[in-house]
Amino acid sequence: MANKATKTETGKQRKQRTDEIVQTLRKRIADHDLPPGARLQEVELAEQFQISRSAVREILGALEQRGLINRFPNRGAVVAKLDLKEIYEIFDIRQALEGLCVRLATQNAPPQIWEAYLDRFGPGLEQAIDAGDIAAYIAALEDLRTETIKRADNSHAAHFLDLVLEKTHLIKLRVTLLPGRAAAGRKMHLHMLTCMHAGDAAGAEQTKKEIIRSAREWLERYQTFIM
Amino acid sequence: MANKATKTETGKQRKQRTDEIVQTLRKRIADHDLPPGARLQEVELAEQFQISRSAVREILGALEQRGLINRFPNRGAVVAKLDLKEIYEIFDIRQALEGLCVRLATQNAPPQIWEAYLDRFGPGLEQAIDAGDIAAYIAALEDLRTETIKRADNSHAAHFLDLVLEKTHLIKLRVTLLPGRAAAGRKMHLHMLTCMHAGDAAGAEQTKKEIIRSAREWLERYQTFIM
DNA sequence: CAATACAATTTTGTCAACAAATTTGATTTC
DNA sequence: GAAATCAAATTTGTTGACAAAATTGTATTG
Repeated sequence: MANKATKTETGKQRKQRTDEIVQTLRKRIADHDLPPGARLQEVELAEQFQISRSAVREILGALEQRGLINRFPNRGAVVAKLDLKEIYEIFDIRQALEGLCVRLATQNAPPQIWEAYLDRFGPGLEQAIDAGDIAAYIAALEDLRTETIKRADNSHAAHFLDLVLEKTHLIKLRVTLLPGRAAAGRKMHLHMLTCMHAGDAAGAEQTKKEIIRSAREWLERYQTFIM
Repeated sequence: MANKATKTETGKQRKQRTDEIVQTLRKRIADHDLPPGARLQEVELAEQFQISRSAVREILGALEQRGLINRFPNRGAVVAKLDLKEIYEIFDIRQALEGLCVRLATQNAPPQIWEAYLDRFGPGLEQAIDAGDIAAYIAALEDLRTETIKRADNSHAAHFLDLVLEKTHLIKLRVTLLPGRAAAGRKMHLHMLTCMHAGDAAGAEQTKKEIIRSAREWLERYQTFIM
């Protein structure tokens, strides 16, 4: 039945709501709260979010386009699995696109922007990591990445990175949690920030690529443990 | 298990049909057969393709996700406009991703693969271009790009390149048609192919990036004429 | 005549019923 | 008891009617 108790929603409000639900599901899939292979049933989602089935189908279409779910005719939708080949593909994409963003950000932004991050990735973080506070490192990484992508000012790069990063979110966390990885990553990022602060765009890009190549090597080494 | 040879195709056929229509519209938009700003009305498309309105809405959703159209609540869909900033963004993306694909293809494919292309980009093509047969150059370019992307064997890169290349399809053609551009492009591609044939992945990648940077410079120079 | 208000038309958004396909479970047969 | 068969249930796909919003056209008023 139609929800007469609530006020009639305007079109924009409705679109906002579906976008909100798409984001919710994206997060659940990224966190493996909805693990790979999990079924997404239309009526179930409709009841869960109190929306109509057509709205659910629209949402499923968006998730499919993002590559987060697979839909089979007359058989429904399941959360997409990420095989090893795809993961390594994404590492290459990240090397290319995050490298690009680091270079563009270095070229575009005023150098003093990076001073806050030079500080944040300094000795304080080193001690935190040594004390086992990996969360502090992850938060710093996230913030730096967000700032970099913003400063790169390339909407397509931002969008594509969004697509691939959400797919490998858990993998990235697990790699970061590997013994010694955070310490090594912090050091490399500090070097990258030094380049950025000095306006050395090429050096910063190169360093970023090496960081990602390094992360890839850690994954290769601990593959069986992580997957 | 009984219906193995029977028609599971009915559902799939339907999906195939909508995918087919999506591709048709993609091509029309890329060719500016549907120019930027053109309205896409649901009933009109439904009648044109003999499908239901819900199928049309699904298709519009796919085109929206691809960034080819913009949808406004209660106001319909229009073909997205491509402003100059976005075009230059895409040049940067192409540099990163096509460069990546050239490197991966060089690493993956057996070198003799490229001999056919070394031949195709040789003196024969040079004379054709001098004689004004730009179409021959464009066809050779397309084939080489397709082969490269296939050999790179990175589905995400292929997908993202697909997204950006279809957006700038016309622009690319117009740049290629500029006086002298095809001749310069052929020469650079020949050099790139030499690197690829020699297994010099880094050199090939670098050359590809320079090719795209060069194309960008031609666009900058003739901007007012092209746009 | 311009500006506004208002009605008519067009277009998009939503919903529920119906159709088609798949999965599940029980029954039969050898 | 295992395999095949068929019916019931569940689930997705489609349709058409209706609601809501925006656009267009018309008339009214100062």
